[in-house]
Amino acid sequence: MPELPDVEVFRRYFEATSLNQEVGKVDVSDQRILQDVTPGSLGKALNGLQFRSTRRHGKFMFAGTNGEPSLVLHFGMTGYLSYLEGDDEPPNHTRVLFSFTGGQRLAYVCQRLLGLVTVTRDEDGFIESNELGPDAFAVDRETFRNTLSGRRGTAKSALTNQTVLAGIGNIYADEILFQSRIHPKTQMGDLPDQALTTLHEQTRRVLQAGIDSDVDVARMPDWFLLPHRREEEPCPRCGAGIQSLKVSSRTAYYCPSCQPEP
DNA sequence: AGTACCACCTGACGGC
DNA sequence: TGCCGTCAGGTGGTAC
Repeated sequence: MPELPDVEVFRRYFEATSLNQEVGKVDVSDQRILQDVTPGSLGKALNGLQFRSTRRHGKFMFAGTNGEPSLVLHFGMTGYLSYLEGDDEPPNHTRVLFSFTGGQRLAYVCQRLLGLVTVTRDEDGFIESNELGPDAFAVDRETFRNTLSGRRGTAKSALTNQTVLAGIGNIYADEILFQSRIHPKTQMGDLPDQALTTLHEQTRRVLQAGIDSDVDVARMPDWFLLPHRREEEPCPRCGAGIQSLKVSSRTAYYCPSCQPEP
């Protein structure tokens, strides 16, 4: 379930493994993962180049090169990266394999094919044309308040809407609402002004904690709801039974005691 | 503008 | 054992 913290961890992984090596070959084993490129044009665009920098916006990752195009990665629900050395076998469901001339390889793996791989010559333009809102982790308090205030739907649907804020998915939206003590069905417009500040603070705190734990459930802080996303599991704050309900046709987990109905 | 629902996609799981 | 429906959830399209 790659959301912002997951993608940030992938970005750091890419940064730590795959910069400054010449791309020698790009193998696409399932072209349904490609968007607006063919296996041939992807290879042609990247061949002979080196990745030089990385950037994340919401759930998208960019890898800039020493040439014109940047690689664009989205991980859907099941995507991840795996850097291979020596005889390492690419994992199952490797969809794109970048081979560097030194022999190392980077596998883009995506079991359910809900992610995408492409290239762009204009990262900002790519973000704009995908109508992504400000990055949920980088956004400052004023911008956060301005983009969320005056919205009409539920708090949860606002948080998960990528055109409002980029990066928050189903699971982290639940976490942020839990930490903010806001019921997922609360109408955005019913929130007092102070609650937007709280939401911003908790968004930063939760995303930071997710990144710091390396998105490893076992390493998440004990105040996190995320490891307890199950009906009747005790709330980490008050011990009450966690409940679930459908909000905009997604399952929302929440604590009925900490997050009272609006 | 917001919501509801479907489709994409694969694999795990429970029921029979 | 195996078949089937359901669910997981990010995104995009469409209808309301």
